[in-house]
Order: sequence, then C-alpha cells, then structure tokens
Amino acid sequence: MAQNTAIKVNETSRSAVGRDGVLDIAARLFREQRYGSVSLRKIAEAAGIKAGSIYYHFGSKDEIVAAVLDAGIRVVHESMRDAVTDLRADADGETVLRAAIRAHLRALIDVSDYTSANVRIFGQVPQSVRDANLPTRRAYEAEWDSLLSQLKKDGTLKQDVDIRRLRLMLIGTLNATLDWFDPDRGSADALSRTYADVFLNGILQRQDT
Amino acid sequence: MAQNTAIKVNETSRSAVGRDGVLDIAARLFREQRYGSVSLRKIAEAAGIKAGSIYYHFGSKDEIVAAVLDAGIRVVHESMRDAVTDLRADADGETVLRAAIRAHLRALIDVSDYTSANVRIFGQVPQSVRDANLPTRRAYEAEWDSLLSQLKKDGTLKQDVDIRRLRLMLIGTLNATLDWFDPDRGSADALSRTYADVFLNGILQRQDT
DNA sequence: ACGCCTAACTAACGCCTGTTAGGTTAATAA
DNA sequence: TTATTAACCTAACAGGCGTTAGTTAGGCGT
Repeated sequence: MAQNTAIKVNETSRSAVGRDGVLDIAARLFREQRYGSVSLRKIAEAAGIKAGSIYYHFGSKDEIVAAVLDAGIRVVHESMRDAVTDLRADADGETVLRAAIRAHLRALIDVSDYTSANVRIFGQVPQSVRDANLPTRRAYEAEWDSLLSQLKKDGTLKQDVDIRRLRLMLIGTLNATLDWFDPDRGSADALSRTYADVFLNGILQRQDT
Repeated sequence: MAQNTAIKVNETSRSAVGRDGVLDIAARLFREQRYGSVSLRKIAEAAGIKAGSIYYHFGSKDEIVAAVLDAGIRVVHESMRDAVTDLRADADGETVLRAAIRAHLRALIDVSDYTSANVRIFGQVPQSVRDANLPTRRAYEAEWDSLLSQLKKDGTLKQDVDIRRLRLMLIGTLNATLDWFDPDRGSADALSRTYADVFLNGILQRQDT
C-alpha cells in the first residue's frame, strides 16, 4: 500500500506539506518533547521545510500552538460524546460512565497526538494561548458535568458527590496517565477498566459476606 | 515577630541571601511560572542579586533545578512517612491510608514550594536532570508500595488490586490537583477527604439496603 | 592593622530564539 | 504561451539565554 500513484513524488519536486502537515508535525513534536524545546526550526526541519516558510501558513508560533491545543480538545470531546451516544438507549449508568472513561483515555493514548500534546504542554504555553483555549475546554468540561449530573439524578452515583470535584478528579487522573504510561506494559483499554473499577467501587475490601 | 535584631539589614549593605536563599526563591519561581520562563536573571532579580553571582553558589542552572527537585521529593516523603508512623500502633488500615493521602496533598499544596515545584516542572527539565532525580523518586514510590502492600496483606484492600498501578493512579491524581486547586474554594484537608472517600469506597450508589 | 574569605558585581561571549522582507520555483488557468 | 498564485527559500534582525572571567566590598580571626 506504499506509493501507488507516481513512484517518485519528491526528488526536487515540491513536497507541499501545507498547513495541515505542519500542524500534524507540530502536534507530534509537542507531544514528544514538551513546549520549551520545540522551536520553529525543529518543526520546520521535521516537516522538510525552512523555518521562515512556516510564516506562510501561520502568523506566529502562538497561532500554531493555539491550533494544536484546540484540535486536541475537540478530538477528545467528540470521542467521548460519540462513545456515550453510541450506546443503546437502555444502557445503565455504570456502562455509560465506563464508556466515557475509556473514550477519554483512548483519545489521549491511542488516537491523537493533538490531545496528548494538549495535556502535555497546556501548562507551559503563554497565558494568552491558554486563555484562547479555555472556551473549548469549558465546553468539554460541561459535557462531563452534564453526564455526571444525569448519573447522579438517576441514582447511579451517590447523592453526596460534588460534580465539579468529581470531574476535576476524573480528568486529572486520566490525564496524569501520560506521565508514566508504557504501551508495552498494558493497553489503554485495560487501564481504563482499572480506572473505572477504582472510581466506581473503590479499593476497600467489603465486609458484606 | 518581624525584624527583631537590626532594623535595617539592607540599605546598600550586602544582602547575603546565600545558597539557601537562592534555592528558596528558585523553588517559588518554578512553582509559579514553570520551568521555561524562569531564567537565571529572573531568579537573581527576585533574590536581589545579579545573574552572574549565582555562579558563586551553583555550577549551572541544572544544578539549581536538580537541588529543587530533590528537596521537593524529600519533603513529601518525610511528610508522608511521619504521618503514617505518628499514628497509634492500633490504627486501622483505612485510617493509615487516609493519613498518607492527606500528608501528600498537604506537602503539595500547603507546605512546600519545593514539592509543588517538583511536580510542576519535572516534565519540563532536561533529561539528565530528570535522571538525577529518579533515585529519590524511586525511594518515595517504594514507601508507597510498601504501605499499599501491607494494607493488601492485612485485608484492608481488595486482593485483586495491582499495587504499582494503584500507586501510580493515587499519586497521579493527587499531583494533578496542582493544575486546578484554588485555596479560596476549599482546604487541602477537605479535598484529601474527598479523594480518600472516592478511592476507598467509590462513587457508585450501593444497592445493599 | 593585616590579610583572608565570602558573597557579591560588571561586562562580555556565543548561541538560539521568533520574526521579517524579499526573492524563487512549480503548477495551474486563460 | 503567458499570467497568476500557492508554497517555499535565503538572509538577516534584535533580543534573551546560560555562562565565564576578572574585580570589588565587607566581616572575621589573628
């Protein structure tokens, strides 16, 4: 399935990575190396072009970062919403929550350089870039709050849970995975099951024999 | 309790912040502003000295960062160990675990710029500095693994929990707090209680009426 | 009073950064 | 065939970075 049409696409011919190509590479580099050490020259080199050329597609480095951050949230948001809506209408609360957790972790680990880049570099980018990303984040957080509120109302969750805190705790835990996850030691799906087990039932041995 | 001896310590006299003073200020800046935007000139300015003077106390920027990282882990390690050993010998497993969780969160939020700086910048520093910090980290992780293993053996925890995963999940969750915690919206102790509640018993409404 | 030691200062270095202006090429449309 | 345009290149800029070398000020022990 390699080079089907035109065996030699390159060879002094213009490669034309284009705006999307630059963005893909930037997302990959940000995920791999964090923010500080990813310069425009590194992005350009990885894209096979020169640093100045990036300014044909983007007005500034901040603009690139902002685009990566926004795409990152959009991907995980859609992934999570789709996972929930794809369930049969009669799915019980526990199943829904497990699906949402799995979808978030999948987007983070298996699917998207954009989402993992977002989680990795968000805390390192200039304040203005963070602010620009906030509305997109808020929308995703609202999706979680809405889901958790519904699960609380229908009796799936305990009545004394604080929705906001629970959401911050959940997403915080899931995102923290990036700091240590090694695909050689287990799959994202298996890990998401562990996460769900702990969050849903806790780790304490029950006394009810 | 302010300026008891010598009302005017400064006033063109040498301020003498010293090595520890520089380190304290570096830790505070790293906690507040992350790694990339904290230059030696900023540290120096905050300390009331000039950038070059830092090289009297430290051989390189990496040396400063390494010192901050190490102190950060040592503080939280001691905090957690003391909290556990300070309990009465007959304290039950749940109490012990709750104390350990509270101690970690306290060190992170209330006590130490060094610990919070560690968590915030660890992922952003050069690889060599990260590597130098690893042994100290490993020792703290071993302390947790030891505690959790004991709680599993004595029947406090479920028998199917994976110690390593649980430890990664716990510390990951606690550390993620730094990304959103606002002292105006609640205390570290109250939050640690919520964390313990969720981890120990889960969020699912129980059916056992 | 002297000399030493500690803790600072000044001034500069080479390097890397984001960014800009203007020129060049290849493909497409008329 | 010619004109247009999208996508790139080249070369340079100012500014910030970590780091170094040499110098200076103040306090302590003798």
